[in-house]
Amino acid sequence: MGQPFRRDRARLPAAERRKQIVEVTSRLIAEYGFWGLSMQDVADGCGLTVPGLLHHVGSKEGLLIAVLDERDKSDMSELKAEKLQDLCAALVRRNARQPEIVRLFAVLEAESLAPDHPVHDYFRTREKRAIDSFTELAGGDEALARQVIAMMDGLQIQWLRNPVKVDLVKAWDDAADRLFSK
Amino acid sequence: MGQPFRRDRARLPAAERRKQIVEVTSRLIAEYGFWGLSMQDVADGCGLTVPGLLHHVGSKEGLLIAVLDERDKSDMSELKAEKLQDLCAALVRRNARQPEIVRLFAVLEAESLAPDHPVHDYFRTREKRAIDSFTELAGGDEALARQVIAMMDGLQIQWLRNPVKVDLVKAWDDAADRLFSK
DNA sequence: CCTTGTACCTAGTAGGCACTCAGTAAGCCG
DNA sequence: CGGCTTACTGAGTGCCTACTAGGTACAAGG
Repeated sequence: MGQPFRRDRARLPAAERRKQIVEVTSRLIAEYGFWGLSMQDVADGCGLTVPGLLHHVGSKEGLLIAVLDERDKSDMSELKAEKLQDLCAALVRRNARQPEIVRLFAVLEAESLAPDHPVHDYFRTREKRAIDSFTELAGGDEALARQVIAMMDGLQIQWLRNPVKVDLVKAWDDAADRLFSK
Repeated sequence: MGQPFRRDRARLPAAERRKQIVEVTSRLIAEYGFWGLSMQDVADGCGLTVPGLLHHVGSKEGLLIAVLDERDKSDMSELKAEKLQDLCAALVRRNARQPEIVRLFAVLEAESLAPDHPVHDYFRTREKRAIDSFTELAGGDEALARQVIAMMDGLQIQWLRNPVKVDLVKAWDDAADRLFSK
């Protein structure tokens, strides 16, 4: 009984499928936020049915966590520097090449300000980690660390809204001149 | 036929009801974003049915526009200053007293980065207006204007995420010292 | 060849979504 | 009192939501 089972879809190994799912989801969250994200759209984007998608991530929240985990993993080992100024310069230059991911984080960062958003805590600890390491590189000046992060976040938003007019790297280098001039 | 018509709800004049709707909607958008906002929740928050709500705003998008219009109106005439530094100080001090509204704009600003978000254009022109007037006050230094706005936006996010630890006014005054030191 | 694991399916559930229609009653003007 | 406007209602439409139950077919290992 029931319709014949469809066999025209690709059957991928779990790791590969997961990677695809993360990629598609990132794009959609950047577009609609987590509350506006629909499992159906993610499934469609992967050429799957919704239950097929749920087989991999378990639930909508599991999907979100998969995305952030993946991102953190690839992030961790990529950036190292000894001077705060150099770290920022590298960070900004990398981000300038990945507008989609920057937008994903910008949207999620704002949305998750609400205390009961599923990744509210994730973003709090993420910020704390960033502040701590920046403060250390700034010789203990936490105020400067916070200003640097605020400036990067703010310029990124302006860049995302107007990529033609705003050159992220140049805008940051200008800002860094002022911030680090002393 | 049908249930007896309920007469236990307040019947408000349109202007008053509209004001209430805007207030409730602002709070909910700050919490869930526009894509996560539901007409049902807004109606509940006002003690109305959904069609009752639609009678006033027409559609979900009309609701959003009502919110932004209202805000702009009350904003326009409130702030005037001759030096950029003074304007920022006043702005930050007022915002520090309205975390809900600041969060509404933070969420909407990020969400509306997507080009087909219903208020994408609104936020682009809003930013342009801000940049232009800040640039003028900065003696034509647009880079500085952008940095000032970026810093304010960024610090506001940190403050909203951690209102206990971050004192917005103090954080801004520190930042202003550095930005305007020259 | 046969078994086991697993990637993915169809079908269905219970509820939520924005929005429409047609009607009702409250408030104001004469 | 009568008539008009309008704030608001209940009922309903068609579609979308996340998620579940149970089954199917492919692939690898014994």
